[in-house]
Amino acid sequence: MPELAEVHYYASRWAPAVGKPIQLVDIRSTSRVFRDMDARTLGAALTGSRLRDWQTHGKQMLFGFTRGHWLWLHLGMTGRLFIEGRHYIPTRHDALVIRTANYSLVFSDPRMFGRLYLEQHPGIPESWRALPPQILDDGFSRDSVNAFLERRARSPIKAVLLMQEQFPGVGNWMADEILWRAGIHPARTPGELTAGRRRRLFDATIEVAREAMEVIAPDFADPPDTWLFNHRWREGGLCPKTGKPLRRETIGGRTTCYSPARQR
DNA sequence: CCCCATGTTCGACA
DNA sequence: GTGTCGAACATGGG
Repeated sequence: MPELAEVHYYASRWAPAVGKPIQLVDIRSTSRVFRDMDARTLGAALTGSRLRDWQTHGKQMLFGFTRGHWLWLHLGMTGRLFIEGRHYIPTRHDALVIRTANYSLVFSDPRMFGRLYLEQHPGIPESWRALPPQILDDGFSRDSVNAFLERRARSPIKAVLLMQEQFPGVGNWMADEILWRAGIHPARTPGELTAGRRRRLFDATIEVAREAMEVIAPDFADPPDTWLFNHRWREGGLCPKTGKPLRRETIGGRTTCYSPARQR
């Protein structure tokens, strides 16, 4: 489910508990989301400490706690975070519930493709600092994108946009939205793109990321019908720009929706 | 019953 | 070594 803006939305669900002492941690240790860690360490690490701050990087989330603990979380395909009252009773797919006096912070993930782990480090973990520049940061430059496109010159551009090491936070719907706005057919390869088209791709990437953050991140609002987003899954969907039929096919291993009339 | 799913990783293969 | 592709992970929804 979650891409850049949705991830930010979910991370922000826990924000009301910042500064509140953690009283109890409930863990469903059989959940596969704990495959990278020993789930039993969570309770001892977090009980008695407080959530200090949180941030996201693409699809990754980092929650900082007092006493130097960092909870690193990835939502996978179906993970989500939400907040409930103190008496919330966990349901089947809730892997983790962190309790404060007034809140229950929940990480739930039915398909269990998500993952989390705990780090102890005085400052932000090195591996977090080593993540590539985010799309909306200054470090995300035309030069870095062009260099990456050069290296991936023969892969379908759809697959290239999904590569997190260069486009952190871009997922299936964002990649389709970017290519649709840039007028580029998803099966084209970077090697085929002129400098002008690569520039349009770069601009569309930043534009989609910025608008997604503005529209979706604050309260999970639906994007307007002028985006491809609301038309992409409907059978017989029409391109909001041309009014012509959209097409769906598997490109780069993923179901891809595009407008043949305007994407070449 | 069948097929599909907003993600990532791993192994096979060129 | 490099790069690409499909399967696998586990569950639910249409």
